[in-house]
Amino acid sequence: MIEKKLKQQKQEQDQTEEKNNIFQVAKLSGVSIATVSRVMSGKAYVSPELTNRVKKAAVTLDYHPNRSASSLRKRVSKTIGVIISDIENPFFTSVIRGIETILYDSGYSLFFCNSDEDPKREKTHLSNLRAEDVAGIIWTPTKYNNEFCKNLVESGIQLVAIDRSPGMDHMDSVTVNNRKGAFEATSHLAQLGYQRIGLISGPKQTSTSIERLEGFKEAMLYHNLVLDQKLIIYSDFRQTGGYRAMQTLLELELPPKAVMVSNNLMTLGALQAIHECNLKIPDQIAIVGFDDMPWATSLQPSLTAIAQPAFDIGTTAAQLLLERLKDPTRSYRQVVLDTKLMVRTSCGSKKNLVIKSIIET
Amino acid sequence: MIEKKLKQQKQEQDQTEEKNNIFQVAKLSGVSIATVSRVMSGKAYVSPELTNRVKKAAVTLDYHPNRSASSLRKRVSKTIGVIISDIENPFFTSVIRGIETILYDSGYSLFFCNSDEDPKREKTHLSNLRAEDVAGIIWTPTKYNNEFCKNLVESGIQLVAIDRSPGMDHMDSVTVNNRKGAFEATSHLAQLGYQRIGLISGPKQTSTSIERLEGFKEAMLYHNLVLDQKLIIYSDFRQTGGYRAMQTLLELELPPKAVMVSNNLMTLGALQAIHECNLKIPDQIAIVGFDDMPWATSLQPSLTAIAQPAFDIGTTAAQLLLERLKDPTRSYRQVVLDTKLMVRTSCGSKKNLVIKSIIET
DNA sequence: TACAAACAAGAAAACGTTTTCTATACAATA
DNA sequence: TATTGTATAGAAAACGTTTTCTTGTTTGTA
Repeated sequence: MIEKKLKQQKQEQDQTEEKNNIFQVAKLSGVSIATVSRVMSGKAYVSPELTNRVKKAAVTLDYHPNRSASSLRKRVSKTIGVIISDIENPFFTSVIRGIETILYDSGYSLFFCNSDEDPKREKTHLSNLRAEDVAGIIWTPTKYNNEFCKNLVESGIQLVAIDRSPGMDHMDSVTVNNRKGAFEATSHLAQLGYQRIGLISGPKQTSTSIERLEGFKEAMLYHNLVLDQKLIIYSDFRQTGGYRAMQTLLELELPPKAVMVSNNLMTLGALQAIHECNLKIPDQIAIVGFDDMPWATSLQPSLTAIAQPAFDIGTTAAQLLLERLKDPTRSYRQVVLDTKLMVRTSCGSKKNLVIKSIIET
Repeated sequence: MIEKKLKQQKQEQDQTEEKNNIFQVAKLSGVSIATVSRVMSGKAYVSPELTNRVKKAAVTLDYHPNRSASSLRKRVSKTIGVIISDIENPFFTSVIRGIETILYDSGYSLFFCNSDEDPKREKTHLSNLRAEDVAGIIWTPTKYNNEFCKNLVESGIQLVAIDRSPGMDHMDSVTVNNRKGAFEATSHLAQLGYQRIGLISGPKQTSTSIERLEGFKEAMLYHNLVLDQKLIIYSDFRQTGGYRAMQTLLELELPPKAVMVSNNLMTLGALQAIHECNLKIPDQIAIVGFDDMPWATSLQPSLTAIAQPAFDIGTTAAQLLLERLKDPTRSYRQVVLDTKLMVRTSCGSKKNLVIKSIIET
């Protein structure tokens, strides 16, 4: 008997402290849940009087519509997924900041994933995001993963590829003119009079890496310089990789007089190797990096580098995605942003070099 | 005619590629949806045979349970929110990586927000995350925001504060022993014989900044060094701030012989200012940074710095949160991690300094 | 042999929304 | 007056899960 009473009491308590859902609001304001929903979303005919009552009740109860239920019913959530291949790379960090800025303004939340350049991890993340019912995904493809992302596209999720070309036309993408950037960096060295120019390249499969390599080769050709395969080292876009690559270059019987490094982290490694050999920059070796970084100006000498519009890549990608969500039939766009050569002191000046070459010869 | 056929074909395709939900799997494997659910979650009696059939069907259809539906039914979402004050700071980047690593392993998704050190933005993010029904939140508090986060705690969301003390006991937190770190860094300089030691400090209100300042002062006292208020500059934890602060120090009639910089970005700025004045490190000025960074070893000379276990802060915070989600009644923990002095060459060696001081006097 | 305990699996309810369907009332038009 | 249209709002269905309830079927034990 007492037990029964207790149970009843408990139930009543549950009722009062029950999470404030749409029923509570409906009850308090004396309307149906449909009306509450209509008031909350604000896109249907509801009389001013009821609107008022509902709004008041919602405030009183501190009611916030459950997003899971909403997503489930609407079959789309106000969230977008972002898959970044290396969160510790400042380049991607700026990209994320760009994305976040735009999404924040338009009321979207951001699911963040780090793929660590691992296609398996990437796939898991993509699956999760799909299960999460995200409205769209912005990602850096680790590989030409055609079948899988074709699948995704067909499942109705909008994708925007950033930084790397996904290797398919029917997708929005935001990339950088890597070829042109690499061409400019290499030309800069050539114009300063350097002839034996080395390249620390990224992985052979990654599109950014390939394009930068092409730009390098084109520039060498354009300036009538010898393309010595020994001076091209393929590495992994990571600091230790750049370190080892530079060591390899410096151990050659005829090491390069200048070197272009294909991304920011490898540049750090390369610098480390140069310093360990006690070589003077730019007198003994000139260096130009791909991807400008906050620390570039803090180096001694400051680093000449190709600046990528990382923040803009992020904002552009986010905007592209939002546009597509508004109009899914829109034709696909491949946006290519320009790089900018930031000339500082790590390559020396022409005058410098002329003197140097006189001494050398 | 052909058009009609195409349309029909399309419809058929739609039918086949229809979102694979639990019913599809049930149908294909010839069991009830309950059984499918049981197999997927793996925590109920299902015969090996049916288990097999279901698993096979799930793989065939590439079935992934809908997270919204699951969250709705289970009344708990498998997501946690992360609010970072400055995504472009590599320190926080490592923290995020730590968090992501743990969450990935336990199947949680991560809502990412960037507060940009703006309390208003922070509040908006916190509200959004609550509306999003996240299971918990990991954040870097921008200010002692007591009333609001008290509110949040009461609404049942689990909070873990990182990097900075939130100024309240009833909350899990992961911070770093800033005082000890600053003490060690300063002591390092003192032990090398430096006497006029400057400090580029962070904002006066931030807890990390305050603690590092305290550590600095304690070390000065401990080593019987004069604490000259002119040598303490308060700045903003940003690169340009560090740059200006260092300029201010160098313009003094009696500039410091060594300086400790209270965070990584300001260190970059300080280095820039030093290079612009053509001062030799460490001969003319020694520098020790708070927060070790990838570029520290690439500098010439390499930077001596206090390393913070950024990655560990992330993993610890995530683990703390997961534990609390499992057992919400657990008592609150304040974890304080240790820093580590990474001695490189930017402060010189004792021998060096002795010689230098002989020459100077 | 009887009966409880454990195993197995389907039916159905529940989670909190959004939206379609339906039913009013009332004004405007023919 | 009859009819159409529109504003308003409730009832009910639907979204895709998880879990309780229910019903059998084995297995083990007294």
